[in-house]
Amino acid sequence: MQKKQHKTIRAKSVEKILAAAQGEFVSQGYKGATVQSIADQAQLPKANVLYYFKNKENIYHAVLEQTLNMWDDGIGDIVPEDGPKLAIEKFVRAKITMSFKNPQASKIYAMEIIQGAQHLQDFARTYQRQWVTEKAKIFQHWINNGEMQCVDPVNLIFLIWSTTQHYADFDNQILTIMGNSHYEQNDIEHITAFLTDFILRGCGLKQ
Amino acid sequence: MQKKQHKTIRAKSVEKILAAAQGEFVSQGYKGATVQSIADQAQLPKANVLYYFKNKENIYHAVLEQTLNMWDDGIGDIVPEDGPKLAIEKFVRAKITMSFKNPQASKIYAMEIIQGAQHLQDFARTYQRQWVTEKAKIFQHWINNGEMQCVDPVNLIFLIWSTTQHYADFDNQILTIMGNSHYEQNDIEHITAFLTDFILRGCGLKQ
DNA sequence: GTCTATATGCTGATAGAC
DNA sequence: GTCTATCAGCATATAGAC
Repeated sequence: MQKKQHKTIRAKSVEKILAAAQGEFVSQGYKGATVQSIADQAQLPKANVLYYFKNKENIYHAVLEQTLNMWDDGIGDIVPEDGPKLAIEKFVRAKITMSFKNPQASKIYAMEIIQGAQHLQDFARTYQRQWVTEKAKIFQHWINNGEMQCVDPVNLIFLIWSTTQHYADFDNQILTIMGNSHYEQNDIEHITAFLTDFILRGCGLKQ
Repeated sequence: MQKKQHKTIRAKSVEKILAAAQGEFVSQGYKGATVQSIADQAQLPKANVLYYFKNKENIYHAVLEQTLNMWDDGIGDIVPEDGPKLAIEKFVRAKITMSFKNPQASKIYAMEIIQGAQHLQDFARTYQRQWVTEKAKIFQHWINNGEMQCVDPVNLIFLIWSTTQHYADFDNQILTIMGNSHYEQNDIEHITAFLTDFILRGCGLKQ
């Protein structure tokens, strides 16, 4: 009974800390982020934060792990049975949804890669490499069958990643240019339609 | 005579410091970068670095300014006379060239935007907004004339930015997936061909 | 212009009372 | 589990000799 209550306190605190840490690491960078600031935003004493995570690096690792899990869950799947058109539509939509749902996670991941993936485990890289290889094979199969235009599958995957993530990672720039303070549901649908349309046409799957 | 020599010493030192600082700010972030490390990489005593720039923030501002100037020079131009096909080809090629020539600059800029453009002056944002508005008008004109597919011009510009910069900013990820340690001339040409091809087809300007 | 030595302030982390 | 007080280390920046 008592043990269970302690667990929920812990779970709640951990959740608050991770949410605060995500924002802090994005805006200040790893070194610039302070435990004090994370604690303030989580509305907990600094000592409690260090009680739960022991040190700053552990907090960052937890944030990163959370981000990778989200990437994994939200990535959508590309399966041969769908055929190229449906598969690409699903994939683009899944990536966009993920980007707009949690732009912070996308940013954390982007900064980690840009800075040289110093905190990323080898298995994360290996996993991604295998994922791309596997999905590229499916695209190649569709190309060989004449179901879609002959475009390099690996670069196609990169193009979908870059275009969809861009709206999360560079939201500041994009919103400034669009003259808005935040994305409306309207914007999201318009962007989804634009990207789906453009990419399908690029793959020779439309008009 | 003496004054001129002092100038060249200064110019050389400043150049070395900025080159070193660019790498340091990318890999360590603004806060994580240390003046000592910048000095070491520039092969100058720390005190000299602070003699030339007074403080760390000034170094960062100089790096940022250098980056913005490069962006401005290398951005290529989109002019009505070229017509959509040539204009897009030129623009994509210019952006890719810039990305592969100085990926560090692209990364610095990307991190600055991702983190909320805290160090960026207002004029930089205004300038970009005007640039996009102006170029979007040219695209719109071509669309109205039936010279290209009806695609949203602003999002088209975002798509070209994101896809071309991606190879510089995420080079770590991409090279890991491709199984290389660095880009070969071959890779660059292949990527250029892929992107030009795909984007032209997306705009209804090919096949 | 160059370089050494140092002051100052901040941050991560811990000790220990409650 | 919670929280206060504090230590140790590091980085910026400056002072001042050469």
